[in-house]
Amino acid sequence: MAVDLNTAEALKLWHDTHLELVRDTEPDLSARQVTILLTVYLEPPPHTVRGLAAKLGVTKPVITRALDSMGRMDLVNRRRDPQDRRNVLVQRTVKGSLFVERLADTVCQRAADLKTMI
Amino acid sequence: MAVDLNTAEALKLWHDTHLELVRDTEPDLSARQVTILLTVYLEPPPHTVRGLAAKLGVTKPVITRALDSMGRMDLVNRRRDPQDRRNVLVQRTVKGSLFVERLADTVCQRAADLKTMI
DNA sequence: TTAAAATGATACGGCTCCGTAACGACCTGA
DNA sequence: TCAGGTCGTTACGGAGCCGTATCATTTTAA
Repeated sequence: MAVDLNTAEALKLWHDTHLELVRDTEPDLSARQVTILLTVYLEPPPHTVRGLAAKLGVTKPVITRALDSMGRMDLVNRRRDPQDRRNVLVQRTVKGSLFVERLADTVCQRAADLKTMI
Repeated sequence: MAVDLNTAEALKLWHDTHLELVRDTEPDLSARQVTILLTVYLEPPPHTVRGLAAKLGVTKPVITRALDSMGRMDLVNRRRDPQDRRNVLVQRTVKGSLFVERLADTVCQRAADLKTMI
């Protein structure tokens, strides 16, 4: 487990992974959507609209709309917080887990391919 | 120079870098725009609209529009091919080089930070 | 010379997202 | 109880991108 990217490798990894995502995924998520999705799947709950907005440095409607669209894709779920019904808790889904898993595979594979660079 | 990402590291790198891009860049580029930009800056010229469209698996208007918007940001330039005036050659710019350099720094830094994961 | 092919740009209607401002629902504390 | 604060959502006009179809320009080949 070693991570030591030089400039050329970092750019090639970024390029190659993006290329594969553009070619394969339908449709591609925006940078904001990716950030929200991975935050929900990587960091411990609870995840609220307000918390995500603060973390990303964007306004609340941005989060609401991103959750709308990713909810339509079944990548995340929303649920009222029973403790404080003002809050909305963002939850993971099976489809979202698979999507994140596939993304990880793509990044890992492209990183591994860097080894074969001449 | 070693690249060996496991699943958790790959996702954290993808998340952390996207988070920094979302917070810092104004505005963020789409996945297609990133792919086009890095293709132009990483692979040897010439770069044509048709060639980029084929590489990304998208239609030509997608490339034209992406070059329009990135041209407005001074990240790339367009120039007619004097050899075959049907072609348009996509060229690099100073501002684009700086942008790509900064992106590489971000990815490298986030990758280096993975080492400090517990 | 001229018909056909190739290239990139444009037109069009539709969809998504943007930021600001307002809104309803809910909670808290005096 | 109820005024004020906190939540997330919605409304609005504007901007950008989408895919398909078409266009003008240029090259190629018969």
